[in-house]
Amino acid sequence: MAHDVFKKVGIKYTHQRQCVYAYLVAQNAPVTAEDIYLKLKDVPINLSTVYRVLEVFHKNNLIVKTQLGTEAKATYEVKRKEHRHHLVCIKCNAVTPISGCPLKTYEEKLKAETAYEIVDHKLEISGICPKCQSIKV
Amino acid sequence: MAHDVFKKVGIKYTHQRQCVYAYLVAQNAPVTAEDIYLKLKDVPINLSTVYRVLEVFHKNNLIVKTQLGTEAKATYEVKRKEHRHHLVCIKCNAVTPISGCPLKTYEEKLKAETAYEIVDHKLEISGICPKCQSIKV
DNA sequence: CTGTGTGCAAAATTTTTGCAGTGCA
DNA sequence: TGCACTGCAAAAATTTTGCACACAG
Repeated sequence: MAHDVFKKVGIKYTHQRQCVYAYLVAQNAPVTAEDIYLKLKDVPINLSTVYRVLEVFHKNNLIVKTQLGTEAKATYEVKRKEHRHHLVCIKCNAVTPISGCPLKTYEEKLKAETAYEIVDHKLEISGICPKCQSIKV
Repeated sequence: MAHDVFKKVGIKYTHQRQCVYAYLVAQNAPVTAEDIYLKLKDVPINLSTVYRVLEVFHKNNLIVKTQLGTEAKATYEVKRKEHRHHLVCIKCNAVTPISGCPLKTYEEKLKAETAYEIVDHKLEISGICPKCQSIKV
């Protein structure tokens, strides 16, 4: 699986890359480089390597890189057939993926209005998750 | 103007805050702390102060803080009556504000689906601006 | 065997903080 | 005058880079 994916874009198949890729595929919310580094402590991998692997994946369009909320850290997520957006809780930072995307038709309209060629978009919605709503302050 | 705004949220009116605020109001695209610091070189203000002023503005809901693209730096923009989104050129990083927002009704739907209380959202669309489309590579 | 990938340590970049002094209300 | 604000310098946090060695193809 990872082997085929790497071969297709022309990058070497190494233990570290395979582990990072497998980890990303297993997640259903974006993760930071540090998350990956910490969760993969069984695997011998350096934090610099995590960053370099992510950079390679990003350049080869295997993953999406974003900044959630106003967090300093960048987050990463594998590209899936249907792209995803996220709902982030402003209290506990929980991340809930949203299926579907409301912007397909909007992009057409924008293209006509601005003469930009639309390539991609990033949507992030913030709110308060059910758990945090029930916590009294 | 700035005086009234500051008074309303209960923060002191200082020369530095007034200058940062005026600068933000004059922009029609998000700017970084460093931009502000550099553009305000006539004004005696320290970069730490810029960050602290922006933090105060942010906490008092006078500005919006975001990360454009995958840039390391955070960007800031004054809140206006109608909130704005942006179109960013992936080639030259030009930023074009978009008027109107396609997500008002979508948020209602999401609220029903996820039980989140929706607070805000961030939308950023990337594309290729007309200028860059005409440049042959 | 060749060149790409990795570890380690050090640097670069952005943002935050401690402390002493300044200035608004 | 009191307390919030600012400047300066140093620290913290995240990400990048140089170099020598290791490993995939």
